[in-house]
Amino acid sequence: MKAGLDREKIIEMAAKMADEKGVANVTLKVLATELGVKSPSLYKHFCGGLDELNKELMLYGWRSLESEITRAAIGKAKDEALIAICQVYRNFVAGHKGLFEAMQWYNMYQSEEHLKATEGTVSILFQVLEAYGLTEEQKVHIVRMLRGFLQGFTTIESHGGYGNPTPLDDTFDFAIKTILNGIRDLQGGVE
Amino acid sequence: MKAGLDREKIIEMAAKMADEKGVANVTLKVLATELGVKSPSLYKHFCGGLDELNKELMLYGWRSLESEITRAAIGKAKDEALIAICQVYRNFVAGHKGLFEAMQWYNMYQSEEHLKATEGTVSILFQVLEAYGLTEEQKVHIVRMLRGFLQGFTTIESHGGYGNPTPLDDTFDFAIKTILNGIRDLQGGVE
DNA sequence: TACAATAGCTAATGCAATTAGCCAAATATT
DNA sequence: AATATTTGGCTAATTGCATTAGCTATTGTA
Repeated sequence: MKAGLDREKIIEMAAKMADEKGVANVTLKVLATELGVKSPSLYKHFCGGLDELNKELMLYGWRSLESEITRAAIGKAKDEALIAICQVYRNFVAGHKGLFEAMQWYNMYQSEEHLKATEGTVSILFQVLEAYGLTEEQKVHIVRMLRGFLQGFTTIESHGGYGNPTPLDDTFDFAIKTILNGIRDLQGGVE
Repeated sequence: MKAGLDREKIIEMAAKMADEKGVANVTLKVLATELGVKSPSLYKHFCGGLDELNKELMLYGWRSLESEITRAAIGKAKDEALIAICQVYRNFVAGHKGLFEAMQWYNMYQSEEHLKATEGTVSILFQVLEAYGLTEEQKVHIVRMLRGFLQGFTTIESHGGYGNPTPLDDTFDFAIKTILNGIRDLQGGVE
């Protein structure tokens, strides 16, 4: 009885390992070794085993992202806030490839946990959108489009899926600007 | 010597199973059973084992999508072509959740295979964009934005990650329209 | 018909997850 | 402080799948 582990420490180590070697390579064995313990011992903290660990890793990731996004949005509004949020999202993924992989596993755990995980992040987006005077439905569209783009772009980027030499920063700026224009069009009452 | 298997048949069965039970549940054991064979026999077709099968599954998926997209774009140009492509992409993912999961594993197999996989689909997009009279760089931005959005949106959608009751069709239309507007702005020479 | 390659099989190995059951340290109770 | 209890870790044993080794029958060909 020495190691003094708790769920938090284990998850943090798992996240670190995921970022270093990919979430698929986070085995209980290696994780335990890294923590100076034998793998069966981890079941004392995660009775659900690897599955539960992965689920917690996912939730931990979304919590972290939410917290970074919240901080970034403080004192900003409208376009400035949205741009800041997008950049934080992108940087987060760049800095946490493995953890972000785990975050996407929120498909494995249907419905409940699932929606709860992204809830926080989504609600921040909604709050920021308040300032634009859009209808509820319009806000939903924007949030969904942003989420879709951010998730897809960062996933492809972090896996080196964009081959062209054109700077990705420029594309990211362009895409955000395009979406912001979409918001403006909605405000203008077009259609 | 009875089953008369070949790589194609195996991959097709694997794709079918992936769509039914998730790609993570496509084990060599079950796949073999389904094909009326014992699992070691599969190594006669895929000496690289499960890894190679998954890689081929990914390539197979991208080939299939490319072929559907190509068909959909025939006889169409500009907005009409782009809209058709987006819809096919979305429907493809909806109808092939498991296969699409496998397609995303193109991160596992860095660089070479990687870019080759999506190459076809990407080049179709570029071709369609020819008609708009954009610069190379502008086309790159559009293609990247489209890919990002499509991948993210369909992934989230197919995992039930969009909770709100607002129809997803509307969001999809909105997003595409927004991107098409982005193209128009580029044409207008705005910045 | 004899020969070579092929595609399948069974048996054996390896590795990681998981379970069962033991034990000592920490903590709580009196 | 002394005892009881919980807790967190350990070892040993089990399971399940991937993978490897080596055998065999079929196919197809010289």
